[in-house]
Amino acid sequence: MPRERSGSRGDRFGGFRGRCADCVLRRRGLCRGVDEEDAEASSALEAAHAAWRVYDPGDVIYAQGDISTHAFNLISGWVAVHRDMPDGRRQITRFLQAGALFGIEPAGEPLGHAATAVTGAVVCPIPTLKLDDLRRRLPSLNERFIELLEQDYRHALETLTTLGQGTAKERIGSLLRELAVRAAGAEMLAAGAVVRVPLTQRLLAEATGLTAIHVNRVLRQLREELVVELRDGTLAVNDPRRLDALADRGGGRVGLA
Amino acid sequence: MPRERSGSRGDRFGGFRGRCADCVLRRRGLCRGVDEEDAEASSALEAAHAAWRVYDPGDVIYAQGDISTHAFNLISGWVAVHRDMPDGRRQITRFLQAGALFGIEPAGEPLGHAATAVTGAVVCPIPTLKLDDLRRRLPSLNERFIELLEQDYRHALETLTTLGQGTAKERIGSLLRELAVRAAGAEMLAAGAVVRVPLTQRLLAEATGLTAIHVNRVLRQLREELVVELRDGTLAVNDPRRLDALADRGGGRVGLA
DNA sequence: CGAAGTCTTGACAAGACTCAAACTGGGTGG
DNA sequence: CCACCCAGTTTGAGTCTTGTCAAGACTTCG
Repeated sequence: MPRERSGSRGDRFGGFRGRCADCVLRRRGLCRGVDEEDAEASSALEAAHAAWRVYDPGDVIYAQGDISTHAFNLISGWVAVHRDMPDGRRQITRFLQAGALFGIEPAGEPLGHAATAVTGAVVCPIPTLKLDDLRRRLPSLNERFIELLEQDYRHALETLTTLGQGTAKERIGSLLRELAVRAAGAEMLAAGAVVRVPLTQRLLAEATGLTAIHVNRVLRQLREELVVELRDGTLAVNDPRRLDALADRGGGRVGLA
Repeated sequence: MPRERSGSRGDRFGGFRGRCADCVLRRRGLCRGVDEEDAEASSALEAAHAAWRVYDPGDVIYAQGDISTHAFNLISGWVAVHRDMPDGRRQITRFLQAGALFGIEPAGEPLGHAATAVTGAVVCPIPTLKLDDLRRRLPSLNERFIELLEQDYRHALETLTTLGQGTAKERIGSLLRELAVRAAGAEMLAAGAVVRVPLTQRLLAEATGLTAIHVNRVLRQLREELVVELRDGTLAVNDPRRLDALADRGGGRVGLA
């Protein structure tokens, strides 16, 4: 169950109460890059942000089939986006971290996916209808919105390719590399890095389309080969080069070499 | 190699030359639902459509890593959207048919995917920069653009789930059902249908993440079980119910039964 | 006619899943 | 303090799905 906290921790952000000042003032998530060409609309954007919602690990933020009423900026914590099948199988399509915008689908439609808090998480909801209205009045917000959609789409195609073509080792390698890059940056990673990855092997399995048992075996193999080591929610990248090789999905031009 | 045909078949559409009148006048693809609240912008939309390009089977429409310069409305024929890996593996993410808009990524960025004609195909290119400009001037075009992006994203998540969680039979069943529904409509399909599916087993394999040999085995099984029969580019759906069961990915609410 | 691509089948190998069991660490209640 | 339970992790043995290799039939096209 989410708890609303209009400003219970809001003091950190200057004492705004009843609004999520964080993603607006600091231009996080959806609001990043949104300029102020229209002061009236811009303050309407700020006003559209509703009170925070705080979730515990395992809490459902929205379920598949719910009618879309809000989009969400993720303020802190990890969230899993997933699709559930009638027989209980589940595919996690992405792990989100602070700054992500999620829950975007046409207003009034039943959602084709769900979102669940993996760790404790704080999100800032924005009513879909207000968001659509603001997009039409704030061109820079509209562009930012489209940019995020395009990024989501591209990420989905990359993940899809890894699931379709990759071996178990490649799937896990790709996922771990993505998480490490997001946490440490590509440059830091190249020198090796230790990052926090608060995911159980079960979650890794649901994200890679494998069983938790097989994930365990592959992780052991990667550990024995001194590529990466995942223990107690901490990922240590011992051999970035070989991790890159595992995760190589051919981002750029390919096949003409 | 594409051949430009400004109007070589254009007579069918009233003799417009040098422009793709079809998707504009008939409101196909991107242009569907775009109203005429702004006559000047609307005619600019029409003018932005460039000459058709005509492709033969196997022609590359754009390659992975190309810089995005155009988006495309698909006028006729089948097109495969795919991602290529450095070692030659390839994942087809979607088969497109008439009315699809494709090639959408941020202008000036290297594309993260490729598009190849599966059959002979006719496409109508729209320069990305003009499209972006028009989006800002034609609100209804902007909404249509976002709607198409959201549909693409949702489709990618569904495919991703099928690849991650489905057995070989379910993957192939899902794909064939999707193609049958698109060609015949869900109602027609419920009564059984025979539709054109001009795909080789190799292409089905690249779309489902299986080998062509295994696709062959599964198709034989589906034929022997009288579910579907695929021969000579024609798909006959003998048992729509069982095909539905194979393809059930749980679009709506799930898990609370 | 030969060449190339597709479809089909069989035999075998490898990868991934299932089942079963033991081990770990952290909580909970007696 | 200890016994117990729980979720997560680890390992082994066996099975099933899928991939690999090899070969033949068929069609199309030059």
